[in-house]
Amino acid sequence: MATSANQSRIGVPCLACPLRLKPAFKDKTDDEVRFIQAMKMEHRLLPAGADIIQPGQEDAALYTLFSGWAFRYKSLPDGRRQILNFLLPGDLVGLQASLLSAAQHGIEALTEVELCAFPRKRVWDLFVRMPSLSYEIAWLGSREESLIDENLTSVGQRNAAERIAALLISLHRRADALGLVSENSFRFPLSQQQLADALGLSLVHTSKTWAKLRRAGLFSVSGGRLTLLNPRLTARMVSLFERELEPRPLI
Amino acid sequence: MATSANQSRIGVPCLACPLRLKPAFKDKTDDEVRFIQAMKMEHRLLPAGADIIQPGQEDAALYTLFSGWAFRYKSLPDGRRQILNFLLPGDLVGLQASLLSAAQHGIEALTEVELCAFPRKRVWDLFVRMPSLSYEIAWLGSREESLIDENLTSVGQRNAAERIAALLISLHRRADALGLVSENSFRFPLSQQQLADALGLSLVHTSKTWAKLRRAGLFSVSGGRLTLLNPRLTARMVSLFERELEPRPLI
DNA sequence: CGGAGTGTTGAGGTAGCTCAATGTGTGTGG
DNA sequence: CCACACACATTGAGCTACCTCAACACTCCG
Repeated sequence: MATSANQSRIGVPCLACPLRLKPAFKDKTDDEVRFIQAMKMEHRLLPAGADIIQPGQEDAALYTLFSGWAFRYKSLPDGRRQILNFLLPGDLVGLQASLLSAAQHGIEALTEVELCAFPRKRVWDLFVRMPSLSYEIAWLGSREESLIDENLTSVGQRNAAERIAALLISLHRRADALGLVSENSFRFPLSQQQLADALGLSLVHTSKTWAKLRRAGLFSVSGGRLTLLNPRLTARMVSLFERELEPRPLI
Repeated sequence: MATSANQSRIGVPCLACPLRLKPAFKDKTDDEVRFIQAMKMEHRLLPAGADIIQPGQEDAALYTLFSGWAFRYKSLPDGRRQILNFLLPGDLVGLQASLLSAAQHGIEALTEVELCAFPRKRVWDLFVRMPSLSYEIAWLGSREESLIDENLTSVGQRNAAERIAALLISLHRRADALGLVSENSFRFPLSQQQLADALGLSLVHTSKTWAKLRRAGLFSVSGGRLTLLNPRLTARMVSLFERELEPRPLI
């Protein structure tokens, strides 16, 4: 769970970053990309379950998630844990931790992950020298907050089935924007316990509700992949107003 | 509820801003304050219940809350509503809304409020010309996210009594940092319905749990003010690890 | 083969829900 | 001055969504 098996290696140069080509991301000028590349400290590879940022850590770096999934969480002293949000490729990892003096949360790799690491100290530098990038960092921070707002609303107002549906829809749309969905099917690496911690439900009730929705034909799971059998219906369950997924910055 | 009774008037010049003198806020250079003052569009006075930002609004300005309380919320189509967080003097209002293309939430005045309004279009300007301020805006965004993380953890993991205690402690500490607390007593303008919407509980259960904690001697209410009778005990109920409240930027 | 991690299911308890009645303070119009 | 409406708080009664405890199955791995 806590092993920090960081295996440094040379990553792809940012100018040739395959992530950057996806339509989910806004274009950057060559200047901006060169700045990002110069700022990049290392390319880290971590196994599933590794701690990316520890709660209370004071020297956390800033990362961009290059591949894999991760999640932010907060624990109470008695062991209860809330998963705050999930991180998918292209998301900033540890912005809050790198701006505030100490991390108020933990971040853990959900699958094997690749991270582009930027030294904490150079974030200030970026704000001074690259206003366009600093604006986009603030934008990405606001976008993350917006996702957490959605989760809080789910946990505070929706029942178990609605919460599951809302989470699936949200993950489906985010994965889709990254081109990770084919025929409504995408990799789904969450354990039931992690699901429960994200939904604010007990493990048992999560499992039962999950099974019920599966039997009701909402989705199917096989080989670590999840298929939404009727995305429209699922979306209607949580009465989403469909928000545009506009291209976002990639730092 | 929705009347926009904005009565423009000359506010205090930012250089002489009384809020800025409080120890809760970091010092700024004269240059920075002058920039903020030049950017300030107007000083708005709104009555309790007024909409500051409407859900979906696309041209929301950025504000600093000068006096009074407000809250951010998100509504579901069937009327359920989640209060995401409360805003106290010195907090940025509408950062998310002014960065993203449309507000994903609403913001409502809880009491009469005074707002320092900054035009949305000049936020970009600020990032270009004032790196120190843009860094601090990002910092304040992260701080707000951290508060929402705490609320999400509360709603997802704590029972009704713990949620109330956590909310009271959090508000008490924030009000205290602003010098708004005397003898553990501070203004408390929330209705039970608003309390319920913030806690993710029904109105009835909120009222019953509230009464139980009051009878148990945790706090008392009179004249719109709330007194924490045993802050230590209350804090222990939610097992907070006491975080420093370091001075924060005031834009 | 044994143990650990994960998922499923049943049984029974309770925290929190809905419905409904009542009280209380405040503003408004006659 | 009273009558009335309205918003807000309180309390009781009964229901259920979700909880905990517990047993069992499956897979992976040493």
